[in-house]
Amino acid sequence: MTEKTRFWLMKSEPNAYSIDNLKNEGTTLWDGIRNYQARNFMREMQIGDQVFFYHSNCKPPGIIGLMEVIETNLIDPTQFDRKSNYFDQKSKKENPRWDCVKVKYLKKFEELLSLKDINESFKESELLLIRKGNRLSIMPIMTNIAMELLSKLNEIKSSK
DNA sequence: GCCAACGTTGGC
DNA sequence: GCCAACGTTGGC
Repeated sequence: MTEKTRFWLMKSEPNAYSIDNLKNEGTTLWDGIRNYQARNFMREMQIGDQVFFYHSNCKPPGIIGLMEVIETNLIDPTQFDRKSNYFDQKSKKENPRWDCVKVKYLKKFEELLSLKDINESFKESELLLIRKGNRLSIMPIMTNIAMELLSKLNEIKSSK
């Protein structure tokens, strides 16, 4: 991890797909994204980018681990799968609408960096996009903010 | 292009 | 279950 490392945050509901699922599988295709803004962020991802894994819609929500982008610009297969929840009738094979990236597991944090912690620590920051009402499931994280998130995690860890 | 109605996300 | 903050759809 260097100063040039690029960071993102991706959300998943742990009862759908959790950090433990990723830990077991090692890698996964981050498919099923059906929001154009989130998709466009995924298109900007590069191999080697680091991604915070955020557990959403659970108690308590927060950042739970870290993963790394290992493949980019992959066609999301679920859009053509009639049995999938993510099937998209309007997407054509010759012009797929949705794509995704492949990520690998890096680590599960010993302590959760909860949304509460994040909101308290980054009250003043306009750069962190995790905010009440922000429903984006994929977002960029400025490098300096990512560093602060990681040091906040160490702070929490050492205070336990 | 406007906008009302509706759907979704996700914290609380 | 409530609701804020969006995004999407479709009539016009």
